[in-house]
Amino acid sequence: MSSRNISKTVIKRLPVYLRILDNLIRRDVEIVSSRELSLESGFSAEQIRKDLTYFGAFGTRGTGYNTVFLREKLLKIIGLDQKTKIIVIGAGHLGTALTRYNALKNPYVEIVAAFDRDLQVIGQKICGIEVLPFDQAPEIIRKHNIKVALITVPADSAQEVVDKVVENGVTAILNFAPAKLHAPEGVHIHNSDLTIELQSLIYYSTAEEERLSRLKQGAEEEKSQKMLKLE
Amino acid sequence: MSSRNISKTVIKRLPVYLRILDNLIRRDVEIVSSRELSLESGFSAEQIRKDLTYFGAFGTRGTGYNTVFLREKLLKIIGLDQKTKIIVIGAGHLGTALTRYNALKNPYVEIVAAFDRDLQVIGQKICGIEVLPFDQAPEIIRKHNIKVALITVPADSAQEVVDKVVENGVTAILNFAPAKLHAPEGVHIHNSDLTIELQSLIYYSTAEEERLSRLKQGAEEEKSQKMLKLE
DNA sequence: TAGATTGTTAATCGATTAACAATC
DNA sequence: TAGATTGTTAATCGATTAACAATC
Repeated sequence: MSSRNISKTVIKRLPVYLRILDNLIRRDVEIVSSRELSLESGFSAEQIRKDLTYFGAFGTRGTGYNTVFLREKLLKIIGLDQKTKIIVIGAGHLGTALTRYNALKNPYVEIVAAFDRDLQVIGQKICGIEVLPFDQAPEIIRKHNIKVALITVPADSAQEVVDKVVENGVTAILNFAPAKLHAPEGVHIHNSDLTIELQSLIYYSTAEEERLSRLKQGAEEEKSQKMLKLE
Repeated sequence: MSSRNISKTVIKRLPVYLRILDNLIRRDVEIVSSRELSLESGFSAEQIRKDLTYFGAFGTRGTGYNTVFLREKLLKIIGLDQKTKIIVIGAGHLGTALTRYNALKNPYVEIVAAFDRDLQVIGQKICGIEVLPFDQAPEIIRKHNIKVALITVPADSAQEVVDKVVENGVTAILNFAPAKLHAPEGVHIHNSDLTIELQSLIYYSTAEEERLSRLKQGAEEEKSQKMLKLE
């Protein structure tokens, strides 16, 4: 693709900077230092400066960053300087929630359509966005040159959906199905997996001592089972 | 907390292993090697073996891992060997979708209640789970000794909600609001931020050449603006 | 015993942090 | 000029990968 590949962890921080700048601009703040951005974001000031310099030198030494200027740069870097057309596949509860949220709150994207296979939901409108039969997805993707799809179908049909949308030109997918999906090189799949998030959170809600005693307890049960067998 | 702190990246992989084991067990597979787990998960076999040895030696050299045995160990490690009681704060579309999903599909958690402030939704039931007024959250949290909360309220009330639930004993929060939340040490906040996911995805959907030309173009515009000012 | 695969230590890689010169 | 803050290089830290002895 390009000379240097910028790491995924850097890219994930850019939208955070953008959101902070949006808030600062709303409060008419004109200049912000990396230290202030650090306080707002939780990332270190050094890291923020380093992240930004991957793309250019946007600040003024001794002063800081102009909020409006840096925001515009970030929009261009991320690719938000023109509205991105996206589609949502799966118009169940989650698909509907995501469609509504983006239609109402996200000024950087335009949801062209939602798709489903369920005749019950086909034909409905979500904030003015029509739910179409999934069969029509290829046509819409090609017509609008859509590159980004949100997938909220059940795990067992997710791969099939990926194959179909990729075949028709989609190159970036945000997957909410709890499944490992495969796609040809050059297609980016990001997973937003609620179950994994929730389970790793439960790990942290369990006190360390309790976890250790559970593991140990299990081991003792096995031991006594083995001894029972031997008897 | 404990002797060694196991990194967050390791913990996030454990639920993936668990899911694969669930699928293997459903297909009556009794033994799995780290290589096979690697193919299913996308993580390297070395990494999988290393992750597991943080908690113990669960495999058999020359053979592999017993699926049922490893699954039971993972359940205990993550803390899923008994149902975790959770609450959902915010019963809008996203909160409803998450409540439904977990009630129907997630056998490891029990949603005790959902909460909202909107009189329109209070009193409704989501898959048998009642939506209660947020004022009652402290009482329910204490009564059921709830440690885990999912927060799907708007960004501007999220911090207030965090303060209230933490005050009453919650130690782990999965936050869906697009906001940086603060909590005392020992309280874990995981963020599931759709906007950040979607924006970083849009970055990857934009071709590298296009991004560079946009940035460059911006720079030229500025230059010509400066020149206009000088004229 | 031979073949296979784990568990573990050492080597490598990448990301974060520290330090500081450049410069407003 | 003095004070401040960026941009960038070097040092550190942590995570991944490679290698291999242990052992089924």
